[in-house]
Amino acid sequence: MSDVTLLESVFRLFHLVKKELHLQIDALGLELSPMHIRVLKVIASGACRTANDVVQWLSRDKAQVTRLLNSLMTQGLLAKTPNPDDKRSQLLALTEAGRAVMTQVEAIDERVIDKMSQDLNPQQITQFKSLVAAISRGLDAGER
Amino acid sequence: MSDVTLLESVFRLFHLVKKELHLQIDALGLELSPMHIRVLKVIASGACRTANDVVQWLSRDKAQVTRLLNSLMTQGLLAKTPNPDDKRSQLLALTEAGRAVMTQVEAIDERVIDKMSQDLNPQQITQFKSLVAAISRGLDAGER
DNA sequence: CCAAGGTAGTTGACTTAGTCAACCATTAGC
DNA sequence: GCTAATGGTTGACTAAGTCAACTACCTTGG
Repeated sequence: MSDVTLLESVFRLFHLVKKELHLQIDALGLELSPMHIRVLKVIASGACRTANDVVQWLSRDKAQVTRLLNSLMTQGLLAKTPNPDDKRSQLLALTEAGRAVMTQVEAIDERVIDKMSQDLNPQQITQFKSLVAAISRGLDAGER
Repeated sequence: MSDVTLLESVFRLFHLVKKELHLQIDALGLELSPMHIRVLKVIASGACRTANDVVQWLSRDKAQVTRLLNSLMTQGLLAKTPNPDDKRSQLLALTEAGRAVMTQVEAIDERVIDKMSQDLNPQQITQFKSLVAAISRGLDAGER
């Protein structure tokens, strides 16, 4: 466990985070995966109004996003309405049920984040985020 | 992009890391996935002598490990020999080809890690690792 | 104004990652 | 020496992600 590379740290961390997320999700009995939750969140927050927004925001493949949105729709959490600005596209909005689920999702998020940060002070949290941002910058450089 | 939770940062970071890893892997034309590489590494390092060691070390399901090891064997990179201490178990060792691939794997790792750390000074790298450790501690607490 | 190229979204087929349960063979503990 | 635990394998499954092909629409340059 002692000397682990940057790469290994990230793998281990992500695995723990996903596990914790799963725990909290089925503690509340939700039928959602982590990605479904992320999609709900970006729509609820107003950051994404169309499927393409979600694709951009989460940097995911549009095929994947289509399927995530469809399963949220068949679960009755999401509705698509025609986009007046572009007939190829539809506007996304949470249904009443979707908004209800969001309050549970917020509880899950809060618990996971609390657990992640319980050994950190606020300054360390900021520090962590800015280190992540710096690493991401490094990884982005030279692409595209 | 501005205010992102701890949770979101981790998701985004992991996604970037995996993408970079894929890029480097098929830049070298290797037929390996990130998990195969991690398994090769822990065996090459001497940290894991049996399948069960790998299970413990990487915190992965034993079914998954069995399959990873098998595909490394059919690729001729890994050999199993009977474990004299336990007839249920086999000792893992890289073949000649496996050791050859490891030198390429090391190159990949180095490139990815270099890219991740190009905007960081050595102190920040240490800092990041210790923050990851602290977060992991928080997530582990209360389990088991 | 209209053809050509680009964009939004969908679908099919696929790979990788991970999980759960059942099962064998062996080993360890009383 | 029987029972319970352990190491490993297999089957069946879900989640996550990728690539290519395709439809329908939008945009632009001649």
